[in-house]
Amino acid sequence: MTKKDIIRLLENIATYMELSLENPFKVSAYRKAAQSLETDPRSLSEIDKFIDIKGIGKGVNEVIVEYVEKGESTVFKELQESVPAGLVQMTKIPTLGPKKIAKIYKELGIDTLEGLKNACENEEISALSGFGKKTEENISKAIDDILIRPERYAINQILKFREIIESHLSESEHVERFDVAGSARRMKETSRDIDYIVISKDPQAFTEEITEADFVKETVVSGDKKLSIIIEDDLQEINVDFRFVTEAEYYSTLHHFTGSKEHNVKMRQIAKKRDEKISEYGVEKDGETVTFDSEADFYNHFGLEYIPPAMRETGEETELDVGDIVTLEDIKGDIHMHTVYSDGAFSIREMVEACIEKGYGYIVITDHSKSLRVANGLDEKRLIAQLEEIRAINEEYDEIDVYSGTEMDILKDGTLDYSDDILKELDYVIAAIHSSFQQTEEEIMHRLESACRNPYVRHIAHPTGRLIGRREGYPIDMDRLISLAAETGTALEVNANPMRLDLSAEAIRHKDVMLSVNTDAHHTDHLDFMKYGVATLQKGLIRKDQVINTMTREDFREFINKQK
DNA sequence: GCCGTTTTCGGCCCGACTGTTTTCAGTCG
Repeated sequence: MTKKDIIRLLENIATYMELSLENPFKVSAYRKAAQSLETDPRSLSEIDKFIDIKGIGKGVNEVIVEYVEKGESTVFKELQESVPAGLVQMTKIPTLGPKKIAKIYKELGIDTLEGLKNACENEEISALSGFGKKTEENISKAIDDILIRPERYAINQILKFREIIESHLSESEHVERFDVAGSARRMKETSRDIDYIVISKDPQAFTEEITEADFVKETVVSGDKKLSIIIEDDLQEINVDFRFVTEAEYYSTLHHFTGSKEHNVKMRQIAKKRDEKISEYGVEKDGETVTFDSEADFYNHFGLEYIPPAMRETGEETELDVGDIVTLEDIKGDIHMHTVYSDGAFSIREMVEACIEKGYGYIVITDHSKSLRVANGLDEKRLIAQLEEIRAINEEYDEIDVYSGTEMDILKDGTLDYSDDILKELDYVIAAIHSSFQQTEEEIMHRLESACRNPYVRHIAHPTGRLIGRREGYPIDMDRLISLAAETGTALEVNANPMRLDLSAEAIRHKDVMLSVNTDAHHTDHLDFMKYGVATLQKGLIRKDQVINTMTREDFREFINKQK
């Protein structure tokens, strides 16, 4: 059992209680308790008394203790007996909350999505008091949608949707200014929808214009202050919301709709203690509404430093020294990238020049090793030839240090793809798993341990092998890997490619481990991925001094020349 | 169910919008 299991139990209890029409504050007490556990830096084995955690009192503590000891929960079991699981499915239908679901269940005995769909077609829903034709249509349509549509989209897909919308917004004469908000702005791994804050002199004209665009499938809500549409790209579709605001409100609204919910709740509690009230229109004090010229001003108003969007997740970020947390400006080099030698699209020189553009002081060229044939991995002879070319190119540039490295395969049996005799010639060695993902956790951990213990391996690339929304990655004992990394002086990578973000923010949060954040670029355009990697570090509340590539050019040189 | 520099009861973040009503409940972000 892990902490995650307990968190899931508490969240399930909250959902089931909500559907039993329990006191909403009791429901939210369970959600808060789950959140407190999540935010607590300790692992399950390190927590001896749950009741000492803020947000966990007598009641929730009993539930947790029983669950930890017996592996089951009486409270949850009883809820499951009284609340059909199908009702939980119904909570996914927008506009259907616990009250309406309970009513449908109580009065019509409907407890499945299919049953609900039938009832809509038979006009049984609109016959209920408080429900009308419109509600019935909406429910019916929403059921069709949830059956075909994923609940959340991976950040990679979100970026594609954003390009469509943002190129329209940039060109529209009715848009003075806009910013993306919501989880997309916070660069979450996945998002349910996309939000924009827009200043427009004529929201109605903007609405007419965009709803005519061919990528718009449907208009959901259309008012003076808000527009909600569904857009489509290939076969995928997603909700996009626009909030129309005045210049003065802009940053308050941007902050409000950037969230997260938990962050906003925390900010409002801070405001309340000062007899102030935060809304999307500003901060109300003594009946007057204060507005701001930037989000930094907003935070400063409350005596806080600017908190970057990516960090605004649990609320905990309002309580720590944000200045210690890594930012994009702190990143001085990219130490994992590919060239035409293996499966990259550009030459060493082209990668070097693109990195100079980025202002980096150093980079490491890390092409694939010989066993990764699909990626045209380098055998020893080509590797040495590349090393010589890198040395020569490095001589030509004063503004950047170019190091020779490799992204070497950790083979199935735990041996490494190059011998130590070869590795010692290189400046920087990365090891990674690219094969046999179906092995057991023990076999995978044996491979990772063997790489960590090699004296030349500096870091482990994309340690779990996951692809967001596409594959889980191989089985791994994260606590063990982190302690191995610490013991052997090996860094773990946060791969900045938005399909990977591996390690995840969740995996690194509150962990005292050395990390390395890299784009793994196979194209010069991929060098821009760094911001997603940094966002992941920020969500993990990672300090600058935990990240190898925040080192200055000189420190990195010294680091390279030093034995591991 | 949780919490307390307003401390053992009473409040728990706040406001907008929709669809249903005829003044508002429910839902959402």
